[in-house]
Parts: sequence; C-alpha cells; structure tokens
Amino acid sequence: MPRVKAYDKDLVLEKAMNVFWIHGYGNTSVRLLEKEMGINQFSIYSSFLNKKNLFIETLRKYREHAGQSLFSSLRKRNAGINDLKEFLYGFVELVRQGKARNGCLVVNTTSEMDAATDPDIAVELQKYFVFVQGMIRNILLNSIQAGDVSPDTDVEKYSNYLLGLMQGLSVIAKNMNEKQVADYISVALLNIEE
Amino acid sequence: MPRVKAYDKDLVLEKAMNVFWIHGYGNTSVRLLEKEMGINQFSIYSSFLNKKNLFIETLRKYREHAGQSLFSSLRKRNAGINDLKEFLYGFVELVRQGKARNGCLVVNTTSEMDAATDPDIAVELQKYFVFVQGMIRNILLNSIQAGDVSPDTDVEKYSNYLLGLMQGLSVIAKNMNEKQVADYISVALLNIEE
DNA sequence: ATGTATTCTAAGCAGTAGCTTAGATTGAGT
DNA sequence: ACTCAATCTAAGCTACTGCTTAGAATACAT
Repeated sequence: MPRVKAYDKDLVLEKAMNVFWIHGYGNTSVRLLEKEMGINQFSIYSSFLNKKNLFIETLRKYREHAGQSLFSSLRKRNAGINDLKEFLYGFVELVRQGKARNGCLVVNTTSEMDAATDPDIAVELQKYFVFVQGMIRNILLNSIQAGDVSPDTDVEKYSNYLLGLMQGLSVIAKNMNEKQVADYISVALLNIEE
Repeated sequence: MPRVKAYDKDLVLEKAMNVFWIHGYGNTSVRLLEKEMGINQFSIYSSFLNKKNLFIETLRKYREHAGQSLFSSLRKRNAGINDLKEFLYGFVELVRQGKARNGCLVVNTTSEMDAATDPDIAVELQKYFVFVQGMIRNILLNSIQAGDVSPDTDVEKYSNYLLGLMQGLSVIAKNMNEKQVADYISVALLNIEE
C-alpha cells in the first residue's frame, strides 16, 4: 500500500465548518478553504468531491458538534424545563462575550438559500431542525412527567414554538445586544413556567 | 439640456429590490440585475454608483415598501394589540399561500453578513430594526392606554421580545409549514393578551 | 532496494464576478 | 437645423470563481 494521507479528514472538516460558519456558503471560496483547512485544493477535491459536498459534510459535522457542545445539557436523557432555561440564560452570556455573533450555521444557510433551494442542502438543513425539535419534545415530555409542566400541554404545538424561538435567538444574537436578548428570552419563557 | 433617462429610477430600484430579496446580496450578479431591472450595466453604475450602493438604496426602498404594504395596518397612529394579532395571523395565511418563502430581506442580509459586517450596510439594517421596534412600541403604548395591556408592562422589554419574535417569524417562514408557524404565533401571543 | 498505488505540488483551465470605456445615439435649448 | 451634454450600447478589463491535471514525492509490500 502506498503513501498515506498527511492530514486527518475529520479535523480538516471541522476547520471547514468554522470557515463556512463565519463567512457563509457563498462567501467562502475554495482558496480560503485550502488556506484555513491547511491542505491543497487537490486534497479537498479528492477527499470531499466538490465544494457543495464538502458543505453538506460540514452540515453533518455541525449537527454532531452542536449536539456535543452547545446542546450537551439538553441532550441528557432526563433533561427538563430547567435545563432549557439554564441553556437560554447561558446563551445570553455567550452574547455578552461576543461568542454568538456568527449565529447558527443552519439558520444562516436557510436565510442564504433561494426559495428554490438546492434540494440536497435543504435536506441536510431539515435534518438539523428535526434533531433540535426532537430534543425539545423530549424536554417537554420529561417535564410533564416530572410535573413541571401542565399535563395537558400540547407538546407538538409548544415544540414548534420553541423551535421557532431558538431560530429567532440565533438571528438576534447577530443584531441585538445582551439586554435585548435577555428580554427576548425572559418574556418568551413566561409561556412555559407555570 | 440633453437626452433624458429612458427609465424611472425609482421603478428600476424596486425591481432591484425584488432580485436581492429573492437571491440575496452575494448571489445577485450585476448581469442578473441588468436583466431584471431592464437597463444596461452602464445605466446601473451611472445611476447607483456601484453594486453595494445600489443595495443600500434597495434597503431604504425596502423599509419604505414594508411600511406601506406589509406593515400598513401596524403603522396606523392608533394601532393596538388587536392589529398586531391580526397581522400575525394574516402572516400565517401568507405562509400558506407560499408568499413568505423569501423571508425578510433585512433578516436574510443579517444572516448573510460576517461578524465583521460591512459597516455601511450594517447601519442600514439597524435602521430597519429601529423602524420596526418603534412601530411595536407605539402599539404597546396605545394598548396600555386603551386598557388592552396591563399598565405596568415593561414596554422596552416587550418590544425587544416582539422584535425578536418577528425576526424569528421571517426565518421560520422559510423552513416551517403553515401549521408550525401558526403554533409559533399562537403560543407567542399568550404573553400579551390578558 | 524496488515497484507501485496513492498523495501532494503547482500550474492552469473555462466561466463569471464587478466595473470601465470608446463611440454611437438621443433630444431639449438655442 | 444645429449644438452638445447626457444617455445608451457593446465590447473588454482584471480579478476571482470552482475545478482539473501533469508530474514530483511518498511510504508501504514485496
């Protein structure tokens, strides 16, 4: 067997993710990618086929990344409303520190795409939303069982609300200050705490 | 005095607005603009200086456009909570008809921009948010005066909430169906109606 | 050591980006 | 009817886009 790869595919994919996250799909050139990923264009194309496919793999990576870092507390089997509240108020702190300025890669991409979106990318975006909504549904069900949320809550309805809330959050993190974001969250949560 | 313009500047600006709205700033080429605006590149540059400046004028136009059509009911001097509710439920109907798929030009642009946004464009985006929030503040104050909203409501806090809510709405209009959007709105409004 | 399948380097491809320019065309003021 | 400043046409500028390719470099199996 011949020469071996000089780079870790998963590692350069994570670097690509950050580039797309900061600049967006359209504003990220392959030249910039090779600079930030630290590998040559040839290697990018031989490992990831083309720019679009690299981006799609990036979106998968992003889902994994979000699940393991940002959403880790919400993914616990028994996560409940209090975890969600802590998550949201923790997000305000991220805004204060300027660490949420890039928003959410998936929401940004949703905004960037035409009404006639690329279907392959659209599928990957939807997977992310399904993932997040599943997390939220789980939290609501746990909280009903724990008695923290009224048992006759319409879980589907509230999970749609919270999914939209979090998408809004990722946008206002880019154009509102800490106080405004805190206001948004505190009023939004009045609907859930009994 | 010499030859006169063969086109109406304000009219071609409106056409440019629609192109940017559909495709986003980065994905709109000057070639596409000249096709859709119906005038030559030379005319674009002589009337609007360059692409970025055309876009900035487009954002001004968009604010004017939104105020006169989408937000017309909310801009009435005595607009109140009921007008806001009607507006939001009317928006669900737009989603149902597929007329909200492009989202909001300003929110889309916010998502498209880097953390280190072009400052000239950022200023124009902020003007839009100030405009919308002013509208919302007015509605809240009117409703307090009319007795439809509790007089000890923190107007600033709730206007931040509602501004975020509307930004979220413009995003989910691109990736959620009618039912999901209706859920989002109906839960969101529980906070305001007494 | 040698063979060889794979990786890496770096140059280059056609297509498109934003923008400019020379010259023909226009039409109100005289 | 003529003037002339402004408009429009169409070609072309440089820079950059995503992507490809020929050839040198590599490292495992023999």
